[in-house]
Amino acid sequence: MPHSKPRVIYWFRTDLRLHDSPALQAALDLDPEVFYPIWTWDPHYVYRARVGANRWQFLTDCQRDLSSSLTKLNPKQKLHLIREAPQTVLPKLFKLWSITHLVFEKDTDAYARDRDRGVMKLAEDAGVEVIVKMGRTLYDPNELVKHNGGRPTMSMAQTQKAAAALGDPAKPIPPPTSLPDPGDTDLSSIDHQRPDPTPDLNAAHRDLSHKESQYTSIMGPNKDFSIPTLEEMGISGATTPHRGGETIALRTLDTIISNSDYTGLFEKPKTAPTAFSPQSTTLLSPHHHFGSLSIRLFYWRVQEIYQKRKQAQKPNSSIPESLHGQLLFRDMYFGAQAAVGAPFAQEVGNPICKFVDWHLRSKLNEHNLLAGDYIVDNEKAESYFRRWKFGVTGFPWIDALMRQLRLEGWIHHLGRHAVACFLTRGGCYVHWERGAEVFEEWLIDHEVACNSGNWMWLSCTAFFSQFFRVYSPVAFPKKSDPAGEFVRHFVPELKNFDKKYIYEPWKAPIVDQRKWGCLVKGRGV
DNA sequence: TGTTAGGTTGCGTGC
DNA sequence: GGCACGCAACCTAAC
Repeated sequence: MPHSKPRVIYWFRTDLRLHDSPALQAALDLDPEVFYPIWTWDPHYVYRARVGANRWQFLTDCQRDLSSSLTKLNPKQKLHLIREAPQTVLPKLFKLWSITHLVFEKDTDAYARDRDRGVMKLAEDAGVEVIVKMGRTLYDPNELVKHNGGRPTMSMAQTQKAAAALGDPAKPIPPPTSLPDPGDTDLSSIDHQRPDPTPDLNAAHRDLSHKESQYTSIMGPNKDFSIPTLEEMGISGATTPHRGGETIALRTLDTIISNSDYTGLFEKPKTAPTAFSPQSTTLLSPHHHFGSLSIRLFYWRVQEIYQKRKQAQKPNSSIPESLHGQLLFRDMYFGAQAAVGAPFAQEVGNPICKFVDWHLRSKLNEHNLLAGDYIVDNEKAESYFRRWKFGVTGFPWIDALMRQLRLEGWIHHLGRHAVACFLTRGGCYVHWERGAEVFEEWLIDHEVACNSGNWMWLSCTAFFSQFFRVYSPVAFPKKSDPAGEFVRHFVPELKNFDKKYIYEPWKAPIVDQRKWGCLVKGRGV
C-alpha cells in the first residue's frame, strides 16, 4: 500500500544529541508519518575495534541520556537499540516498517565509510531514499580539502586559509520541540542474525565469570530495545569519573562559557598537564567524539565571549592556542584524514607519513591494512612497550600519565605528547601505531583522525619534524608541578618522596628510599 | 630554481 | 622567576 507521508528511520551513530543536528533536522523536516530513532549495536565495534570499559560506559551514558530526551519530547519515543549489524538488520527493517527514508549524519572514518556505502546500496535496492548530512566538524572535511588544492590539510595555516575561503562555520540549530510517533516496533518476526564473536579484540576487557548476553535477543532481554549494560557485554571495570550524555555536555559547556577569562584567555600551551581534579582543559573532547556536544555550538558560544570581551576592550587569545584553535586543529586532522583515506591510521600506504625503522612493526593484511597484530623484532622494545602501557617504566611522570589514562580514560593533551614522544622518538623507538592502539583502547575521547594525526605529529612522521624538541620526563612536568602532586596521586608508591627526587627517584639515597617506603634501586642493581 | 621564514605547546644556560 | 639564546639529523609555503 503506498504511503502518502514519509516513514523515516533516523540512524544515530556518533551524533548522540538533539541540539544542532543538521541530519536530525532534515529527518524531521520530512514531516514523517512514523519516525524511528534507532541505534544498531554493531559487532564491528563490539569485537573488531579496540574499546575499553570506560568508553563503553561513556557511550551507553550518552545513549541513555539521549533516549530519555527523546521520551521527554514524546512519551512513545525512545532510542530503539537494535542488537544486530546494520548491514543485515536495516534491509529487514526497511521492509517490516515500510520505510521510505533513511537519514543519518556522515561519519568519515574508514570502516564507517565502507559500512555506509554498503548500507546506501541496500537502501537503494529497497527503494529507500537516503539523506546524509555533515555535522561532526566545523567544516565538511572534503570542502576543506577542496579549498586546500585537493591536498591533505597539513598545517594550521593551510587549514585557516581553507576555512577562511569557506566562511564562518554554520550557526547551530535548536533542538526539536516535538517528535512524531514511531510505528509498530515489534521485531519478533525478524530472523535475528547473531554475530561471530571471534576474533574479539576486546577479550581482555571481558570478565570470564560473566557470560556476555548482548546479542541474545534482537530487542534486548526485556524486548524493549534497552541499552546494553556492561554486564550484558561481559565487561567489567569501568573506572572513569568522566561520564557521558548531552545533558552533562551542555552543563559543562555552560560552566566554561560562564567563566569569561578562562574562555577568552585560554591558551593550550599554558594549561597544566599535571592538573587533575579539576583538569586544566575543558574535557569536552569525548562529547565531541560521541556527538553529545555540537562542535559548532561550542564554536559560536566561544565566539560570543570573544565579541563581548572585545567590546569591553579585554584581551582574547587567538588561533592556534585559543579554544577556537583547538576546534580548528580537529578539523585539520579530519581534513588530512579525508584526503588520505584509510591508510591515515597507519604508516604503510600513507603518503603523508615518513618511514622510520621503528621496532614492533604492524602485521598487515592482504589489503596492506593493519591486521591487528605486530611483529616482536626486539625483546627489549617489547618490554619497553609493555612497561610503557601499564605505567611501570620507572619514570614517574610517564607512569603517572599512563595510569591516569588507564584509570580515567583521559589525560591532558600535553601529557599525551609526553608519553607519545617517550614511546617513539624520545626513548623507546617503538612504532607509533602501537601507542595509537593503546590510546584507541583506553581513551574515552578516541577519534581516529585526531589520534593518528597526533601520533604522527609526536613521532615526527607527519605534521611536525623538529625531532630535537624532546619532552624530558623530568624537566617538563616540573614546570607546572614542582612538588609532584600529580605523580603522588597516580603513583602512590612515591607519595612520600621528597620533591627533589619525585621525577627521578633513582637518584634518592637508598636510606631515604627506605624511609619513604619505596625502594627504587635495590643493592647490586 | 633558490632563499627565507615560520612552525600551537623543548631544554639548558646565563643574565 | 622570567626571558633570550643556541642548539642544529626538518619541512614546506611563499616569494
